[in-house]
Amino acid sequence: MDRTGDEYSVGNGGHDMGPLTAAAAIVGKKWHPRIVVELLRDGPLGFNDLKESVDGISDKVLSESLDDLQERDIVHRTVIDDKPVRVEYSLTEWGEELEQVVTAMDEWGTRYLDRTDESAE
Amino acid sequence: MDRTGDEYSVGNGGHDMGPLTAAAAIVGKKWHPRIVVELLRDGPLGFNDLKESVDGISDKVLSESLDDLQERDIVHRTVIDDKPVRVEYSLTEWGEELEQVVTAMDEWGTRYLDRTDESAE
DNA sequence: CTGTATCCTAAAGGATACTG
DNA sequence: CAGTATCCTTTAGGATACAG
Repeated sequence: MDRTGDEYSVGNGGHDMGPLTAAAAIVGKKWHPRIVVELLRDGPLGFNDLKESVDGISDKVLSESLDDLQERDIVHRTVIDDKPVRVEYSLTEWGEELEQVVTAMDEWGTRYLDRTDESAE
Repeated sequence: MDRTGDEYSVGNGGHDMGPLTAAAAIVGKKWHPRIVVELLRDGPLGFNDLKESVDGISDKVLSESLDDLQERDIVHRTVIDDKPVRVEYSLTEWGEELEQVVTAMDEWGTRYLDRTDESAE
């Protein structure tokens, strides 16, 4: 099937689960892109290190976010059996490939926030 | 304090409104990327044409989405004073520049949904 | 044709306390 | 160190009806 002109593959006819929606479900959560970015930058991180890096997220929300990201095959969880137990979170291949998306978002966001700088309000 | 690897400008210290969050606030809404994509593809569109294109969205949600996108300077609304009144929605420059983001999202999403292909349908 | 007005449900996120 | 358990508030989104 040729997709001429359907570059975005959203011309679906009846259901609403296209690529864009799939990506939005991940990258649109408030903390998800932040988590992905930190894992891209600082490699595997433990729970608390990640929490420090993300800065502002609560235990509960980080925990839930990580669960969600694991279910979606974005993040991998490795238990390292020391005493006390350590855990390492890292990106799966799909997580790694999100770099292009979060980079595009970050670049756009930087320009956008800068546009006349209303932050001075 | 060295910020090695602060490429993503998210190492903020206290508030949580970085570029990523700004982008996520737009592109993470269920219908926003869809709307942007349709406007990128089919140029200015009227309310009902847009509704047809997006396919599945309700009046209320489309209306609210467009309000939000206008406030965020992504979409421009032009009233064309015919009888009956027509309205054209188009992208602002910031809306246009979102193309890189939605394209990255769509490409990633396509690969992702394809990874074992659960949507053979 | 271009929306508003209600009403309702589900999901996201935050605060705080507690546990293996 | 790595989470759970509650409880609560806000927001997104859907259904349906009505209006300029």
